Amino acid sequence: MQGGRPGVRRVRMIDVANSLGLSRATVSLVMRNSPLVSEATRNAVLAEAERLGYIYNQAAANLRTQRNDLVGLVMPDVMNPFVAEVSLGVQEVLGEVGFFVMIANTVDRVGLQRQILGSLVGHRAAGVVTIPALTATADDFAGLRQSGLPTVLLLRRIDGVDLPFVGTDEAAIGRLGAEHLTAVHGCRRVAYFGGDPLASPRVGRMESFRRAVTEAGAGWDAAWSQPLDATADAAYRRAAELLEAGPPPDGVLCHSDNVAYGLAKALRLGTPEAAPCAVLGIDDLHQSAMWNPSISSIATDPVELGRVCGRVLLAEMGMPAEGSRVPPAPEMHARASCGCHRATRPAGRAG
Amino acid sequence: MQGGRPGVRRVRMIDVANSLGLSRATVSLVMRNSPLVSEATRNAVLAEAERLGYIYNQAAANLRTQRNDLVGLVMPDVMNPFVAEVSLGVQEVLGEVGFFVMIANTVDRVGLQRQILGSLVGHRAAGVVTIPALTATADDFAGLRQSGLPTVLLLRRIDGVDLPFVGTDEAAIGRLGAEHLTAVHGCRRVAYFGGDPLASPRVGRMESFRRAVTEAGAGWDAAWSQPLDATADAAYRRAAELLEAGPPPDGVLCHSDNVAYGLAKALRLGTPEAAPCAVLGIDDLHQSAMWNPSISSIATDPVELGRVCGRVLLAEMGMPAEGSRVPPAPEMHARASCGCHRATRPAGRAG
DNA sequence: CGTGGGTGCACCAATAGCTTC
DNA sequence: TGAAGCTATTGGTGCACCCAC
Repeated sequence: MQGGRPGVRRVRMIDVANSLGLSRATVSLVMRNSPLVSEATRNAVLAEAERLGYIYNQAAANLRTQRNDLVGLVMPDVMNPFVAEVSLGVQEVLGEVGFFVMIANTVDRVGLQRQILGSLVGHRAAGVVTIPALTATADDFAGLRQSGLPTVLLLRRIDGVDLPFVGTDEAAIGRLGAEHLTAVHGCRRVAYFGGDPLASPRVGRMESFRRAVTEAGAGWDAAWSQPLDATADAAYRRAAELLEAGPPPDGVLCHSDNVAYGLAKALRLGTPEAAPCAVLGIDDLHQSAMWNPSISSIATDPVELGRVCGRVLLAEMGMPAEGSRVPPAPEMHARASCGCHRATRPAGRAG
Repeated sequence: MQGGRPGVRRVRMIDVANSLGLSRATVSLVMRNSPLVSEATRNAVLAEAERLGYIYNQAAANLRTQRNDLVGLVMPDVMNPFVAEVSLGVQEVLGEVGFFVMIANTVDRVGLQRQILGSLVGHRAAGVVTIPALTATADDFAGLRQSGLPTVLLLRRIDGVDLPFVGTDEAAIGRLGAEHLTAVHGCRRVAYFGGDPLASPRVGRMESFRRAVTEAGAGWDAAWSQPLDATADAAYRRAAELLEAGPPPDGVLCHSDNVAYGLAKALRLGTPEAAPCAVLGIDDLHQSAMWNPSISSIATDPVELGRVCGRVLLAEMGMPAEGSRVPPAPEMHARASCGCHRATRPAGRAG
C-alpha cells in the first residue's frame, strides 16, 4: 500500500452534481452512457465534469458492482519469447469481450508468485491465467482455489491441483521429434537435451520421445539427457563440456530453441568442422529461421495456444466462449540444423 | 466491466467480527497487523477468518485510504527482450518498496494505449511507466497529465510532452558505433540500417552516427539507411533486396540486434562467401554472443535502465529514491560480426 | 427523466473501558 | 484517587451503483 498523492483535492461525482443542481444518480447515469438521460443534461454534465477535472473512479464502481475487468497473467519469465507470444493470444480473446489483461512477472520465484496471486485475489480480479513457478506446489494454489477466483493453469502441470489446465501436447512433440530424427535422418543414438527436471513439459516430452526412439531401435544417451537450465548459455557450456569427453549423439531433441542455439554454437554447426549431429529445437521462435544454421524446430502456434487459454478462462468465468478449446497440434518445421536443408541457405519460417 | 461471480455470498469483515462478538475495527486492526491488538484476540480473529473463508478486500481498503500499490508498465512489445529486461529493473526497484508492478501490452496501437492509460487512471494506479506507441502524440498523454498520475516516459520521446523521460544516450551510441567502424575497422562507406522513422531513438542515434562518420571522412550510404521495421525478418528481406542491386557498405550500424541478425543472414556472415561488411547491433541481447557469427553490439544495461526508471518514478511520487537517476552509459561489446574476433570462436557476453 | 436512500467493504480519528502501579 | 498504558469500540468517510418511485 503506497502512493497516496496528497495536495489537490479530488473531484467527486457529487461535486459535479452539486455544481449543476443535479443528483449524483443522474451524473452516474451519464458517466455510464445510460440512455435514461436527456441529451441536454448529458452534455451539461459532461461539460461540467470536464471543467472541474472530474475523473471517474472505476475502483469505487467495482466495489459496488462486485465486478472487475482486470485479468492477471502471472508468468515466470516475460523474457521468454514463446511465453510472450502466448500472452498475445490471451489478450486478444479476453480483450475482445472487454477484459483488461495485465502481466505480472514471478521471475520463477514461488514467494513472489504467492504474493502476486494473493494480491490478485485481494484486488478481486476477474480471473487469472498462470504459468506456475518451477518449484510451486499444490499449496501455493490453495488460496486461489478457496477464493473461487476463476483460474487457468498454463503450460506447467502441478500435481494435486484440480484447476483447468492448458498446455502443449507434450507426447505429440516427443513423438514428432523421435520420428523425424530416426525415420528421416536415421539417427542411431539420441538424447533429450536441457530443461529443468521440475518442469512438467520436460517430463512429458522426454518420456514419449524416449519411448518412440527406443521402439525405432535407436540408443539412448543418458549423459546428454541430464536436466539443465533452459538457457542458451547453460546449454552451450554443458555441451562444450560433454564434447570434451567424447563425440555427441547423432540426433538431439532440445528442450527449447534457446537450448538449441547454445548447442548449435558448441557443435559449431554451420562451420566446416561441425560435428555430425542433427539438432531439433522446440517452440520455433521467430529467430530460429534467421539463425546460422537455421534451426529446425517443433512449433506449436503460441498465439493460438494463448487464445485457447483465454477461451477456457472465459468458460471458467461462466461466459460464452466461441472457438476451439483444444491446444493446437505441434508441427515439424524442418530446416538446416538437422540436415534437412543446406546450412547457408535461408529458410522461411513456415518450414 | 465484467466478471461478477454470483452464487456464494462473500464473507465480509463484519461477519468475522459478529461471529466473535467483536467490532469490525478490531478485525481491521488484526488484518493490518496492527500492534494495537492483543495476541489472544489476534489469533482468535485469524482463526475465525480462516474458518469462515474471509478474504481481505484490498480494493475496498484502497478506496478508503486513497492509496494503491499498483504501478502500470505500459509497453508496445512484450516480445522485445530488451524491453522485457528493462521491466525487470523497474520491478526490482518498485517491488522493494512495496509496489506491485504489472505490464500492459499496447502492441504499438495508440487506441489500445489510450484505453489502457485511461483504465490505469480510472483505477487510481499509483504510477505509470510507459514506452509510448510509435504513432502516439502529445494528445494521448493529456489525460494522464491532467489526472496527476505520476508518470515516466521510457525510451521514446514525444514532442510537446513535459513528463519526465528516461532513455538511453542515443548520441553516445551513435558516436560509439561510428568510432568503432571508422577507427578500428577503417570503414569508408557506412549506413544506419533499420528502425522506424517515428522512433525517437533512431533519429538521435542516426544523427550523431552520421555526423561522427562524416567527420572521420567516411561516406554515407543513403539507400542502406532508409527506415525499416525493426525485425530480423524485415531486415533480412530488405538487405537481400539491396544486395541484388550492388555491394553493401563496408560498415553498418544496425538499429537493434534483431535487425543485425537479419542482416547477418543476408550477408551470409560466417560463411566462406560472406560479404566484407562490418556489422554492429545495438542492445546486446543475451543471444548475440551465441549467434554465428557472434554479433558485435552496443550495450546499455537494460536492467539498470529499468532501475533508473523506477527511481525516477519514485521521485515523481514524492518518495525517497536511493541510487543513480542517470541512465547507464553505452558500451561497445566487440565480437565477430564486425571482424574483431574469428567467426567460429565462441565469445563471452562481456565482450 | 430524474431523484433519494440504501449499499458495497474497509479505514480512520476520537474515545471509552479496563488494568496496574 | 489518579496517571499511564493497553485494548477495543463508535460513528463517520471514501466513491459510485442500484432500486423504487
